[in-house]
Amino acid sequence: MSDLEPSWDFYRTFLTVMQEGSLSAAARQLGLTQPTIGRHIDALETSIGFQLFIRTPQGLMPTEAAVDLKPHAAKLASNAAALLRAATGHGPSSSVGVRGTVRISASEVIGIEVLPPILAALGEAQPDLIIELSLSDDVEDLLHQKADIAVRMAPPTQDALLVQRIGGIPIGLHAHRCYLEANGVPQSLEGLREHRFIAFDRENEFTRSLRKLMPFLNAVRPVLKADSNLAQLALIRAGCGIGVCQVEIGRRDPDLVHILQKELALNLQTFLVMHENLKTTPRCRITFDALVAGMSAYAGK
Amino acid sequence: MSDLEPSWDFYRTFLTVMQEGSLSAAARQLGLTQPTIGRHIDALETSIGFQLFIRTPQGLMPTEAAVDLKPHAAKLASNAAALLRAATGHGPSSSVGVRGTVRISASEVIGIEVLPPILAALGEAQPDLIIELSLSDDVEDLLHQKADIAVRMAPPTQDALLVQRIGGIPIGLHAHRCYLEANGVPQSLEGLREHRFIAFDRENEFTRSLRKLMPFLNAVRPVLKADSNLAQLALIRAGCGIGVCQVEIGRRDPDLVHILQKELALNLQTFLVMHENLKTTPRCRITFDALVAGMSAYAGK
DNA sequence: TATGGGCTATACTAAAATGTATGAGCGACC
DNA sequence: GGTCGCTCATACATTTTAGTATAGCCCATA
Repeated sequence: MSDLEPSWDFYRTFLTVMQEGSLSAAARQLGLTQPTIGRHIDALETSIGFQLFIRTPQGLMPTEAAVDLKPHAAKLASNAAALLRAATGHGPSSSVGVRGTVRISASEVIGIEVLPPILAALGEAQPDLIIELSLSDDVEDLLHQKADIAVRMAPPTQDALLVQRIGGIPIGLHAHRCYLEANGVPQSLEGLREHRFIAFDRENEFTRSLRKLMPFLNAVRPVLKADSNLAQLALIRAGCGIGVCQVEIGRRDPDLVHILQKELALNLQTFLVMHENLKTTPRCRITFDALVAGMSAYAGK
Repeated sequence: MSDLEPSWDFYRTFLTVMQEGSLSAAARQLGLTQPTIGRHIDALETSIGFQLFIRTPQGLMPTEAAVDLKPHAAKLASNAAALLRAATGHGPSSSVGVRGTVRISASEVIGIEVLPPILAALGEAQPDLIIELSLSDDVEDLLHQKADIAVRMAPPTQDALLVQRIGGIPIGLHAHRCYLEANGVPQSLEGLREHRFIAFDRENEFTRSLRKLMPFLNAVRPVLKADSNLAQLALIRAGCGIGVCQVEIGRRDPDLVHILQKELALNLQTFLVMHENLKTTPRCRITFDALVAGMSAYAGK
C-alpha cells in the first residue's frame, strides 16, 4: 500500500462508479471518459492495497470492501455539496437581499402541492436566493447535510436541530365528482368496502399509524395501490376511486369531493427542521421563517 | 462562476492553507510545491466566483468567506480520514485476528498514564490492529468522526452513540516525597494555603465543578499554573508543590504521596463512547471491549 | 447465426497539471 | 545599511493525466 493519501477526486469517482454500476456510466455522469475512470479506480485500489471491484464484461461487481466504503464516500459527497452550497452565499450581490443556495427536503406532495406558492413569494422578495428542492421521504437528509431545511411529518429525534412545530394538516377521504356520480357516495366507513380504494403499496410508519387509528381500513379491499402519495393524488383526480389526501388540496380542486368528513378526520403533524449551525446564516434563516409562515398559514386553513 | 464542480483536492488544499497560514507552508505539508498550491487556490476562487484569500508578502489573509467555508472543508477531511481508516480493515490479513486502524480520543493524562498498558495487551492479542491515539480534550471528536472511540470524563449528550459507563476514577491531592520533607505535610485543607499549589491555567468545566465541590480552593493561592493535566503531573513529580492527580497514578509512583485522603476524595466519572454504526465493525468492537475491561480494572483499584 | 449495444482493456496522442528556477517584496537581526 | 529568512508571483521544462481510437468480450435480439 502506498503511504501517500489518494486524491480526494478518486473518492468521488469511486462513489459514482458504485452508484452507476459501471465505469462507462460513471464516466458519462462525471463528464470524463471511461479509461480515466478505470485509471482512477486502479489508482485507488493500489493506494489502499486491495480490490474494490471485480471486472466483468457486463460491468463492475463491487467487493465487500467497496460496499463498506460507499457510505463514507457518500458522506464526503454530501459535505462537498454543502461546502459548495455555502460558497454560493458569498459572491458579489446584485441587489440588497440575501443570496446563495438553500436546499429544502420535503415529501413529494408537500413539495409539489404546497411549497411552490410559498417559494414563489419568497423568490419574489429575494431574487438572488436559489432554492433547491429535494423531494423524497428519506429521514436522514439533515444528518448528512444533504439538505439545509427539512419539512417533516414526524418529530425529529436528533438534537442539535432547530425544530418549529407547524401544527396539524388535516387529511381526509376524497374522490373525483365524476367517480361519485357514477358509483354513489358512501354514507359510512363500512360503505367504503363497496368502492375502489386507493391505498399504499408498501407499509411505512405513516400507514401503520393510519391503520392503528382506523382499524376498519384493514377490511377495505384496496383495488389500486401506489407507493407515492403523488401518484395516489393523481389517481384520485383521475376518478380511479376513493383515497386519502390533504383536505386543503381537495378544497383547491373543484372536482374533488371530501367525503365522510365527520367519520374520518385526521391531522398530519408537521415540523420544520434546520441545523442549529445554520440559524445564523441569513439565507437559511430567511427561508426557514418564510416556510414557517407559509406552512402555518396553509395548515391553519 | 464555472458550472463544473471543482476538484475535491482543491478543498484539501484550501483547508491546508487555512491551517498553515501560507501557500508555502501548505505546500510543505502536502508534499507539493508552492506554485501548485497557488494554482489550486486560484482555480477554486475562479470556480466559486469570489476571493478566498488576500495575498500579502507575509502570507495569506483569509476572507470572511474562507472562514465560513473552513468548517465544511474540515468535515470533508475528517470523513476522508475515516474512509481511509475503514479501508485499512480490508487488506489481506497475515494472521487470524482482526486488522485495520482504530482511532481513540482521550485526554492526555489518560492517554499517557492509563491507556498504554491496556493497548499493549490488546496489540499482543491483535498484531494486525493499528491504534491511533488522539490526545486532546476536544469534545466534538466523535461527531465529526475524528475518532472512532473516545474516553470521556463527562456523560455525552449526543444520541446515536454507544455509551459504556466505566465508573469513578478516584483523584486526590498529591505531592513528591521530597517536597513534603522540605515543606511539611499539611494536616488540613486550610493548611494548603501555606503550600505551593499547582492549579489550572484556564477555567474549564472540570475546574468549575471542582470549585463547586471544594469552595476552599478559591482561597488557595496557586503559585504554579499549567493548562495541561500532564504538565501538572510533571510538576508534582518534580516536587514543585501540591496538586491534584489520579490516585492510581500516585500509587504507582513510590515517590508520590497521597495527602489529605479523607479530607478530599473525588471520583472522576468516566465513559467510553463509540459511534453506534461501528459496533458491528470487528476491529472497533474488539478495541472497545478491551478498553472497557482495561479501564474498569483501572478504575476498580 | 448474425448484429447491435453494452461493457472493459490497451496503445497512442494531446492536454493539463506539476516541478524548477527565478524575481521581487517585506520584516527581523546583526 | 546589509543579509537572511520568509513570503507570493511568474516563465519555462517536464511529468503526469486525460482523451481518442480500437480491440475484445458478453448478452440480447432478429
